[in-house]
Amino acid sequence: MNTTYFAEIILPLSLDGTFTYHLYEEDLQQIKVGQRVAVPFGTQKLYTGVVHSIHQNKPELYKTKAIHAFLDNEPLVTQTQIKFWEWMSNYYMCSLGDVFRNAFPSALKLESQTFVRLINAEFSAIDELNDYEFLVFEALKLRQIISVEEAALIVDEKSAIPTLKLLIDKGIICLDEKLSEKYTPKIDNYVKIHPDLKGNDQAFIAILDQLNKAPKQRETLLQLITLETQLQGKPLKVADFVKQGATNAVLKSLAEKGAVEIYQFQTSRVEGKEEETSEISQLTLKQNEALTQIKTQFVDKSTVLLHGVTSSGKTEIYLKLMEQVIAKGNKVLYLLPEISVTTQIVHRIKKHFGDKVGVYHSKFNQNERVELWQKTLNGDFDIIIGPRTALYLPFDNLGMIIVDEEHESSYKQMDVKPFFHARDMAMLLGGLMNAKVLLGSATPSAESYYNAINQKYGYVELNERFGNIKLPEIKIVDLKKAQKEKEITDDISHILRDEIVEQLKDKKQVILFQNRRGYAPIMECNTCGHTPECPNCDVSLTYHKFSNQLKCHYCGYVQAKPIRCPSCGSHELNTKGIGTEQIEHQVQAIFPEAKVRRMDVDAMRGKFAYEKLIEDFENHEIDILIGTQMITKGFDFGNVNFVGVIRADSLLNFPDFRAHEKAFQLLTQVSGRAGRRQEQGKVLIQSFQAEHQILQNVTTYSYAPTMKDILYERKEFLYPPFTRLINLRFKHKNKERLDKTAEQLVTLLKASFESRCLLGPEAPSIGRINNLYIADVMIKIRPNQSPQKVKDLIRQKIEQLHTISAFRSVRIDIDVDPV
DNA sequence: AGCACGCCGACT
DNA sequence: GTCGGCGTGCTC
Repeated sequence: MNTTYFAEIILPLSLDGTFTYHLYEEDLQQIKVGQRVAVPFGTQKLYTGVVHSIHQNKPELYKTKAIHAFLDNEPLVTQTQIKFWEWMSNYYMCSLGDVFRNAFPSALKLESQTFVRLINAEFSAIDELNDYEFLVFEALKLRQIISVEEAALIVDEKSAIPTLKLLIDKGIICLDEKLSEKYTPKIDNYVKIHPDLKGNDQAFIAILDQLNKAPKQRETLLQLITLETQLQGKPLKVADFVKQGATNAVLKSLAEKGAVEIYQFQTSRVEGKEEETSEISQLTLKQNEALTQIKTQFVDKSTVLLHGVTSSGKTEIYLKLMEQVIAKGNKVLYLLPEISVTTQIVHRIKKHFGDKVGVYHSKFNQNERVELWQKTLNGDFDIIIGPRTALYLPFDNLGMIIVDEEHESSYKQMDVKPFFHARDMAMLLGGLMNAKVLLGSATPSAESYYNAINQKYGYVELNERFGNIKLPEIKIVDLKKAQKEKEITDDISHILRDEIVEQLKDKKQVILFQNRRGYAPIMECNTCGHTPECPNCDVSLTYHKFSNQLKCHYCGYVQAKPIRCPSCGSHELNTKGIGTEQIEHQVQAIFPEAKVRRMDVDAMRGKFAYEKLIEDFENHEIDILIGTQMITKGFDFGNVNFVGVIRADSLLNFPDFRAHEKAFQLLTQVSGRAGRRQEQGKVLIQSFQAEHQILQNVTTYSYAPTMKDILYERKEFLYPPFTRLINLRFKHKNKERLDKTAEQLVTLLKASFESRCLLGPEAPSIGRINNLYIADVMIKIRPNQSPQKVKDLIRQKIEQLHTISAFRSVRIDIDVDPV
């Protein structure tokens, strides 16, 4: 075989670089960069890869294999994406394969262990199938489900993937997936006076006469008329009417007589409230000014930071900008923090731009992801809305990327490689595609703010709330004082309690914020002080009252709550600290009549839990909502005038250089949930450190002074934005080997860094997770050093470390720009 | 990341 | 006597 052409293929492996396969002459006809291919790898495996490049440099060190099959006629990945992936793998110090695996929908990656399922057993046009397809089809009729691997035994290895692909295209089989969850929209019964009677006095009197012998029905009908007048056209739920004295039986009779109409109404989260129109509402003077400034700044800056107080109407500005970008024939990517993607904002945008809007979110199943990928590739969408992973879609012609709530730490991917920050990658992608990037936040991150005031980004402020509503009045409740004066029940001070009473009296809904889920963080034995810990991780177990269990929030370990102390046998086990679950119980005890609900990861399991909660809240089926951080993201309701923070202390005492920044942002964002539509809202923050500077700054909305302090400290202690950080996280099940390895790498790196720029190795606050010990080494890159050179150096030193086999088994995760 | 190969302990 | 633990090395 004398082939002269070769292809570099990207494979979903955690190995550096691409892999070379040789091409046959006939391959050259169809191969295209960005196309999917099936290639053999190792002794057994078949992988789906993507063509990276084509060349004629024959590798000398190893023998190349041939490509088994081309899976597409046209590329599924654009050249820009490949460039983007390469950038990411270089910047975040992971393999190209890591990026590929994370970026590419797994449904498009047919692999040996993938299963396919027969979906059209009735398929009868047998003669349209080739021999291989027929064989697999027959096998599936017997078995229903087979793996790609098994298919390879039925046909031959090389033909398995192409055959399955053809069958998928014909709609005969599909990739096996658990039945996709179905969301059943909430349907409520509503009642109204029958339309025929409206404005028809004669008919109405006739009905009333008819009801003379049925006083109950007559009474109910008259009551309904009164209620309808009061409600001014708002629909009335049967359930609500029954609460006010009507009965279902009576209503049923009335409906049969044609006096009232009972109708179903899908309480939709899609169709918003009456004030929403399909036109983008006229911008206020301030908004218009901001819009003009943004456009001016974009002339010579590629990134602009829009700093607008909560509820200042940033969304309207986004909408206008989107409209203008689209008018020029470009596309818009709108990034949001994870949870917000499902909320009202999406519906608002859809209202204006209809089906030209694509929504991506992480709870989508694989088929939905593939569909979105393909539609994006076709250019079907003008706007894509999604969380950080939406950056991976195959865009073309992107004109603008909006990163809303830019300060949100959920933009940083922490669980799988690459550990990228969506805000930073948005700017990179923007650069590759010549798109402008708009960062929006009410509380910009220190990094972005610093770049803005130093003219690296444009900076536009919007410091007036929409409709000129005043910012909520924020007050601190001193818990020390409250405890001394016994003005507190459990964790709810009487000031807070009284405020909630007032709000409920006014039929307002209340949001309470507690930064911790679970019932109580830890259990402690009163006799010996023992605290139950996770057997796999170095953390105390969290008590969950609902399930009466102790849980580890890190590895998921669960055990029943012990009756006696496992250490001394005492029965006096007590709980220490507070979580959302406990607050829920306390609040319910104080307000037995109120409808109390909880919003945290435990309560938000399931695909539509969040939507359901929003619906219930909107329909006033919740009086008091207790939530973690989640409630700060895109939770925008008119009927909330008051927000309470149960305990700010845990936020202030985080052992992290970002603690103050995060605390300020979170408290400001939480406060922003109050009084968004009409009147000025109120906020009460309970804390044992009432005098704390950050709390004081929150009450006065002193963003700039807070940032000044924070930036001063960052500069003093060499933290971003004055340095760039790289964290090396070592993991191993043997602590000694772990420590030795980490020490050794530090020794190798020492010569290249000042001592205050090379920290560790140090055990993080949780020193063991899932039976792996952890050690961190932090590197600070000063502005006079080239980050690229530092990264090369780290890579080289790790390679050097790995020449000694004892060090090789210690896993090293590199986190660039950790948060 | 997978996977094969190879070398040591506890089981039919 | 084997099964299977995971340490080590290789994959275009």
